[in-house]
Amino acid sequence: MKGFSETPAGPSGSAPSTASMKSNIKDVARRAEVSIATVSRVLNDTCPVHPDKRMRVEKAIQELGYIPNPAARSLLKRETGALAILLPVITGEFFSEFLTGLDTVSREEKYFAIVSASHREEEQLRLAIRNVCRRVDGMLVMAPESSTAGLRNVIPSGLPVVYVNTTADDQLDDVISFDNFGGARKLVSHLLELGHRRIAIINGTPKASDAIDRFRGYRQALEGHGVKPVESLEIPGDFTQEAGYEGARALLRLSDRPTAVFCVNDNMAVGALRAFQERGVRVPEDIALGGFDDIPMANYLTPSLTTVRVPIKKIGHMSVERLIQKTRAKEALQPEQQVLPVELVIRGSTVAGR
Amino acid sequence: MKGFSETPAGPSGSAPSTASMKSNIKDVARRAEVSIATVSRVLNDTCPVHPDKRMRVEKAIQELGYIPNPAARSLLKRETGALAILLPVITGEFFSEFLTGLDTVSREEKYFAIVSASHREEEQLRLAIRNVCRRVDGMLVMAPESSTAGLRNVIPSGLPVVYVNTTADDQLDDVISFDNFGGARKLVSHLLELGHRRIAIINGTPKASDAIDRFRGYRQALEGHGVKPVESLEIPGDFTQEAGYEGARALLRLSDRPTAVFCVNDNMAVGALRAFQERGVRVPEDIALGGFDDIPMANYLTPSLTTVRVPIKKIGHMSVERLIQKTRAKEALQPEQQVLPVELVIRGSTVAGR
DNA sequence: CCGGCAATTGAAAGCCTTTTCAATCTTCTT
DNA sequence: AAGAAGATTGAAAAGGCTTTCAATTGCCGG
Repeated sequence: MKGFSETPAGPSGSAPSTASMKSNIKDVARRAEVSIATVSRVLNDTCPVHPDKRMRVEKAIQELGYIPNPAARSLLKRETGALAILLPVITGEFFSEFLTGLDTVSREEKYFAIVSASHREEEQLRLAIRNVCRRVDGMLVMAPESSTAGLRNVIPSGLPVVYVNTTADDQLDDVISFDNFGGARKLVSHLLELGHRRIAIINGTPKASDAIDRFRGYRQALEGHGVKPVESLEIPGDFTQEAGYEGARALLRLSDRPTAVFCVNDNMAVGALRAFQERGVRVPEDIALGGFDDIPMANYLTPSLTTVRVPIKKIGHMSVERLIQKTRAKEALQPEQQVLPVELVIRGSTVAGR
Repeated sequence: MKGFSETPAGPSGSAPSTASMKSNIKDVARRAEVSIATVSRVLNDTCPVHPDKRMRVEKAIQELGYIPNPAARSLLKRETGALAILLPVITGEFFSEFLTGLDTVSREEKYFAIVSASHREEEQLRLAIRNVCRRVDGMLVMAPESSTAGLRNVIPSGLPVVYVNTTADDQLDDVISFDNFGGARKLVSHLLELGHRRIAIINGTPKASDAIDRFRGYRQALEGHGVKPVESLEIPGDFTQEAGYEGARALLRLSDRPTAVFCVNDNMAVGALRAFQERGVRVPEDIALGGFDDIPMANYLTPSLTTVRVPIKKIGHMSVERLIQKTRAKEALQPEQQVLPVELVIRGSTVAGR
């Protein structure tokens, strides 16, 4: 009825066949025959607007396919509606689960997530922070190889940050992590209680605090049972399946093989398991195997993997939630440090028949 | 020399102990005793600037911890430096690998990635597009349940888009996908060649084009070997492990069990495998099992999973690369549709001892 | 010693919104 | 019926940056 012709011209046209991207608030105002202020008011529902004009404005918006320019809006309001998610790595189920937890919440709360990974090196992370900090209202930083105090001077003052799995030197930041030390101790104690005495460890990257804490847990469990640590059983690694594979092969070459191996994360345990299976080493009969994280795959391996369950999806969830809370708060919140408990999950890789 | 009063205090300052976030180009100009235009020129290296002034400006930037406001910049330049990545789901290794491929490239090319998932429903996707389109210079859309033409009216004209795994009704868009039909046909043919005749399928969500194509491939393979499809062997699913698990259990309840099952993705095969193992059904002796995607886990299952390898990381890689190319191009590029080949990977879940 | 060119520079005009601020129009009170 | 409170409205400033545009400076050949 209204008329036939396209978006731009034509008597008061219908909905645009293609969103036009080009129209701005002025175009809308002109078309609705009101001032831009009124359009803005309709858009943001800030003041009462005469129903008549409101309708005209809404119609014009519709017809032009107008979408406000977020850049202009942020410039004025000093907020971007986005959050940065800075991760050391993005590959693998651990991070996938973490992101899953994140995404749900941020979507619900109407924030966009700028996700960026490959920040293992602190220098890279600093760069990423610099590059992204002005684009977001808050940052979620997972930096197991850095410390909160060390990063402090790159964080613009006043920008809300929540750290995940990052070393906290003091009480000045929000940090959410989980009990790496205790989890490792539990797992290694479990191995010890099964009678294992030669227990190897395949470690994470040297500077990663989670790896360090898990290593400490390993050492302490040994000590607690009066077992001397043996350096040749402490294999370096880097959290990847390949490292687990290589580490396991190195262990198999030892004249005096371990009877159990603790991989500092599940990913490496997967690699180790493959190495064992390739060599015909039975798990758990010949060598028991433990991991850390309880990624979904752990339960599907054969044998299924004894590991330490980390509520990683929940951590993703909690950390954005906290971040958004900080972001929306009028004034700075008291920082909180949380260490979530972890749970030993005993499966077939340490106890046959589970 | 200059004076004392500035932001962080302290005699003409060293690097700020904390980035200040507040300073703008005017502050820098004032401190360097030049005009803001000059500061801008130093920042962007657009015109020659006297070395003296350049140094003063750099010093001021340093001292103030100044970082340009991207909102102001985008407002003017009409570009945001960000790309949107819209996915149906973010959970699982398939997407994790895809994102891994993405992330590397976008980082290298200095683009930020706004990642958003949970857009299975087309309505949700449309909303997401509307919300994000003005914030980015291009969009990567993976929408197996939508078609490019159907989405066209939400995409602002001129905004570069690359679709992944999305139905292309015509040749007007850039679409990258892979050979779902052929892959499924190959896999099912493989089963047929092994002598299987009762081959079940656990399907994906009904509207998902990838699931539909794989189903077609399944049907055609059967036909090609003169096998009549049996409806009771066609189980609905939704790509999740749970669906695979339930689907497999349903199949086991059948009086006339299939001798092989094709799960439309690996994730469901993982669930199916668990169901089989719980029931003491041997794979592949009692039932052979095939998947699709070749997620990393597939190779670690026991038995390892026969599946169709999709170069998903590479697709992530390629698709952003193409997107960035489109984004940087002065004028619209000729749209390209690519269908990448897939590869049958035969493992132990169909052939014992592999 | 002068016109002219190149190198530098700053003022000012936008980019697109939101948000005072003040003005206009209604409606209600007394 | 007059004054006041309240509802609507538009003009204009502001937000931080890039980019003309024109002006200034320093230098050349002549």
